[in-house]
Amino acid sequence: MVRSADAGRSSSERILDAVRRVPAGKVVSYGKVARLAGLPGAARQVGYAMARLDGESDVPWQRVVRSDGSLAPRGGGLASCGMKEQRRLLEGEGVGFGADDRIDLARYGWRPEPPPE
DNA sequence: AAGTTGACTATTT
DNA sequence: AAAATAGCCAACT
Repeated sequence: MVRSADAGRSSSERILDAVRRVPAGKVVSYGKVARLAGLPGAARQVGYAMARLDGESDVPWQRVVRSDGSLAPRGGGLASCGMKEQRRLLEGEGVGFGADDRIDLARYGWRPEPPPE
């Protein structure tokens, strides 16, 4: 029988797949990714999936930011470790940061289906 | 096997 | 406005 393309895939893999859909120059919040992955409300799971990502993965984890447009400080000691890199990469894709180190979601927030104006 | 942790978000105080 | 609380689900110990 036909099964959805995600059948058999773990939720985490669906999350990664959703992040892969994010175009460069745009950012998406964890909750949004969770929703796209089919796990509404599981924003934490999205972050967890990113945390265990490998540098070899083709997943643009940097395009995933917090709901308020700020970057996510990796909870542990070497916090800013990946965070600074994240900002640099986003700026390299054309994403601008505000004076509060925040991204303007109204401008760079990616929409799965951007409605024509 | 059971309990704790965690790159989150939205609600309430 | 900022801080605390609850809800989420998988991985880790």
